Amino acid sequence: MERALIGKISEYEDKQALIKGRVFNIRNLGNIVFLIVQDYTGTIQVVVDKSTEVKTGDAVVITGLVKKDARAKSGFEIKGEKLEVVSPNIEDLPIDLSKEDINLNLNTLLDYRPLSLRHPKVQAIFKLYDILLKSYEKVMREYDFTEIKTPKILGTATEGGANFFKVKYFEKEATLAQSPQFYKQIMVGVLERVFEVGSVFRAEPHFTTRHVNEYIGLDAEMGYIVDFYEVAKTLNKVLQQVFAEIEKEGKPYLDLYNIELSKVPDEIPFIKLSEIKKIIKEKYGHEVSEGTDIDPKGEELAGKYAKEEFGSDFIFITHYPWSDRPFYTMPDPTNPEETCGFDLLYKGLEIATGGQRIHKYDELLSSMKKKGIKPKGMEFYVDTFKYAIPPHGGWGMGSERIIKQILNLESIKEAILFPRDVKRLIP
RNA sequence: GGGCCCGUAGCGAAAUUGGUUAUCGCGCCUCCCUGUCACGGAGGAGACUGCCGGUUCGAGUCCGGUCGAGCCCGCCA
Repeated sequence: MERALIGKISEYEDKQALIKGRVFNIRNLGNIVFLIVQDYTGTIQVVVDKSTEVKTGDAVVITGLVKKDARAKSGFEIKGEKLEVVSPNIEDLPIDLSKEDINLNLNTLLDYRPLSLRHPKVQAIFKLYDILLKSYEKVMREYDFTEIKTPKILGTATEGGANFFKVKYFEKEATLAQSPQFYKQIMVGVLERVFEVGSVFRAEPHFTTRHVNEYIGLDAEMGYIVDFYEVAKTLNKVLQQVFAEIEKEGKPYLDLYNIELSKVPDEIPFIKLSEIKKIIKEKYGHEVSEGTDIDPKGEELAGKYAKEEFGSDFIFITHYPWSDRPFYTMPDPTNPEETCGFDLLYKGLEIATGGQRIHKYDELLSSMKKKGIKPKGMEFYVDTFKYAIPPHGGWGMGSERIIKQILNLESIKEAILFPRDVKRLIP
């Protein structure tokens, strides 16, 4: 008999079906025993004889008659006739997966990752993540971006600073990519519009609920732009469609978390950094020092302001100080202390950074000089600008941060299968 | 890198100002229960309270060290 998927069990009403899956829970009422069996499409209740030998966690193959039954939660149940344990659980599970909520400390959740991932609510995170990646790639192509994959083992750091990992590379020393920045800019000179979904490595020893040392960046870069607003507005449209796809396909997973998905407005509001700083000081009494980015508390308040003032979970903060941004950032021609760029906040957390880049060779060189960056080792990048790179810009977006914010997860690490942080290299 | 908290059965937690046999829930084992769905009921096993040292008649509780974990700041996506 062919395998019947639990998610499509209604198609087998009043017929024999063969299901394969894991025993999620057992409810033994004496003369009647209910098994909750889980496969990758869902769960189903199976009624079995009290003499059946089976334990929670066993991988089983069951055949039986599928009946419509209002007494079962999904409306269907299987009268189990034959049950084979194809792979038994040889040890009691160290964590309890049979309850609606998994309720573990983060440390336990991650230490037992191979098992905690089996819980439906944990799985839901990664089903949504799958939808996010799929729709991002789909929507970007609709906007004529070409998907590229750039190297992650690099000869030079892309973002400056000291926050890159060093690795041995034969006789040389290499660094792990902090971003695809150089390569996507180079590719603007080739394909005009490119995007990448790829690993980003950051060697910062951070201890927060929103940082990890390896994450998946959703990058994009586009040529012949008029200004950075064109980039931001493209990102706005992309997100709107991505969220529409998540709404459409992710309903069952969002429901597990009782989440009403945020609406991405047609026009996410823009506000200058200097302005939002004034507002959060006057409105919420939170002061941030001059000439720098707002702190996490300030971001939270900026998110609150966006919600109260514009009814939006999203807000673009623009014109960050040039001193805070990387050397390739385009300074504002009307005020070179500020930059032509933005951060995108979602529910008070930065999920993307973007803006216009410097595209003229000599401006790039002088910018590097001002930042004290030597072109040595990055000639392949710098020299490209001798050969007419069009005005361009793009963004980098944190995919896991989006999922964290959608589901209101406590930590970004919950949105990563096997997260890497300062202390965690295993599993 | 700076700061703040926390380590108690497999898991999640409790334990008055230091005081007798370390408590509860889940899970596990045994038994009862034909409609449960966080099933229910009865009973049981399971902890040298992270580790080392100190103070004290007495330490899960106080002190020092050590190992482990979490969070905040910085930095960023």
